[in-house]
Amino acid sequence: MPKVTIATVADRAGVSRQTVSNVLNTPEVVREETRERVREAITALGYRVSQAARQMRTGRSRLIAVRIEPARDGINGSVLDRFLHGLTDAAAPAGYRVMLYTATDDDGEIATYEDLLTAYDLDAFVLTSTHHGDVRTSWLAERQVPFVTFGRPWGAPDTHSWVDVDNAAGTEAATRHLLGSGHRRIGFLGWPAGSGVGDARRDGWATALSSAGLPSAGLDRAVADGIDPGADAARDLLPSVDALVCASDSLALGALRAARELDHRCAVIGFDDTAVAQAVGLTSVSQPLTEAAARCIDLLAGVLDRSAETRQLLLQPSLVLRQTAP
Amino acid sequence: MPKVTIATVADRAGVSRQTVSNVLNTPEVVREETRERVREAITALGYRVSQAARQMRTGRSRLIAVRIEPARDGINGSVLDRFLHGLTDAAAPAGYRVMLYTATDDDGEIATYEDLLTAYDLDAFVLTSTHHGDVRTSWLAERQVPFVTFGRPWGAPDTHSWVDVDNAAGTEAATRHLLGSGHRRIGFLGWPAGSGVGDARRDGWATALSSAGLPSAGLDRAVADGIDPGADAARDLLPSVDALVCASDSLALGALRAARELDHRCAVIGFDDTAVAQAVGLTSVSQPLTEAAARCIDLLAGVLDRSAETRQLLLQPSLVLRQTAP
DNA sequence: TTGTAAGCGTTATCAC
DNA sequence: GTGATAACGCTTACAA
Repeated sequence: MPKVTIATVADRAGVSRQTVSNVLNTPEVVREETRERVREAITALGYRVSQAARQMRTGRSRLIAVRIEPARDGINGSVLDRFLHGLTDAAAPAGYRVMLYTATDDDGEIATYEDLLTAYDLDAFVLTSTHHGDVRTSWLAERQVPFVTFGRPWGAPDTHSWVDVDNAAGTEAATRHLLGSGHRRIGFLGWPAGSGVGDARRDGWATALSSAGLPSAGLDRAVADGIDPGADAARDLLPSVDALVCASDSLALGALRAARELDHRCAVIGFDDTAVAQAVGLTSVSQPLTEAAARCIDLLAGVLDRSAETRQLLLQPSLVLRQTAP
Repeated sequence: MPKVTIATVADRAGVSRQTVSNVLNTPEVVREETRERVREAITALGYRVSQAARQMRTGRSRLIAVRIEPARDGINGSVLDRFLHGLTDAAAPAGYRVMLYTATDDDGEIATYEDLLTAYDLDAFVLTSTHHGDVRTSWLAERQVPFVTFGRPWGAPDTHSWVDVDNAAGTEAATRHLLGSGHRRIGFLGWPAGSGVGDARRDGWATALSSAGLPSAGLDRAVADGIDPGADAARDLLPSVDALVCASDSLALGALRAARELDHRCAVIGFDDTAVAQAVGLTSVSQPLTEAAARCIDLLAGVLDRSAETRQLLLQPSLVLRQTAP
């Protein structure tokens, strides 16, 4: 079949090419009757605008880029997967498509920005895994490239739009749940201080304990993420606790293993509600990833229109109850 | 900074725009000395071709589309994630970028093809989750849209390029491993007949048994994928077996649970080497996903150049040994 | 309200 | 081997 362009549509509707373009971009400027005629021609011919041609004129590609990370320890990798799906889903109705890229570190990622921006005219970026001293955000901000982050700007000023999950609220809810079940000696397994996410998760636990009038001192351990480190730390902690809140499902899994080995009854709650949690019946804090992705697109739309100012959104996680802490 | 186009480069190198274009696209036609001069100008100015402009002329976007599926039961979802990462990684050096889309069924996916093809001029598609009576491949083939599938064309003729993992070889290796460990009553937990992948996995198990002179009749069960169905089927099968090969990690997980409940010692091997397998120490058959992704890009490059004919690649999975079948 | 004309950056064709 | 010219499909002044 021959290519359908704006000219084909114009012919069929008996108007000029310009009028068709107006119907597409500024419909309010075209008389209703003409507009309808053009719209009919568009659907009848199955016309679709050529992004390339439009992009040449406008400099906008209607493309959003996201980095796809390697499935790290494998357990938490699925978090990004769900986020990506949500992002792609939410972007489509807004007229945007999602493009992937990979990078091994922040500098490599910035090099990719340059290519993506100059060669493909990317409209915006969605950054994940924000961290302290993140050079990516400042690079993008300096060049006035639109972006939002999933994860707040740890330590840096709130000058851009971001969406994040209230990590502290998640562990706080988990701890309260354990308190409600009668547990009084509740420990925490987390990561070394310094990672914003990890610190927030620890804070939530400490807050819940202190508002229940219970001490938290000495009841937490900081280790690298992973099942084995989790098991080691749990073994150390188990004699003094009867419940554990963990900063990740990996750590929680380690805790479960240690508890089984020591034959010590201990409630355990993980974080991220990954497939593993579902598989082994681990109670876990679940992040609203689809919602987060949709909000990222919302904020991005605001940034791209320059209509809205920068905004920050903190979403609430929920507790998914399973056997390890029913 | 002002926009750098081939005109800027041409000025700087003291040649015409066309010569710059020649250096980019058909370097062998340009005299070495001129070529070098142009190349220097390109790097000095940090010039990059505008994909949009190139695309307008050539009709090719250097974009490849892949569908991102929702994390189904959550356990096997990470398979696609790893594949996607590999695909993005392999596409970049070949000069291609990966675009995502979602779809709820085959028809919806075809509607998306239309949009992606006409609006974005997509160069090719990578299809995953091929199945019997797949309408997507015929739709694309009819319109001569380049594509490769990760998964062979079940039931359909081999008219396009595809990459697949030898599922039968995976379960056969798993079964042989169990035979080598002295097991003689080896059962199989799989899906109802009809899914190509599922049937192949069952075949591998049956083949290994029969070539060891052992009967397989009555030692398999077909259920829906999932932990609970797996546990139910395993409970039924356990009295007659001391080892189980499973079509998925989910089923294997169910089998493990059933074995524990019945306090029946039973070796278990899963399929896909998902995060869960790693977490619970489940021996599992691992698909070479990164390799598969890279081969998909290779084949696609051939299809896009029209240089190579269609080819089919069957990759070998490997067995990852863990506690459940050491 | 509608039409005309120019130009976005590239590559293909064809002279030189 | 190199350079001029046209064309890809669209949008944005500006003119009618």
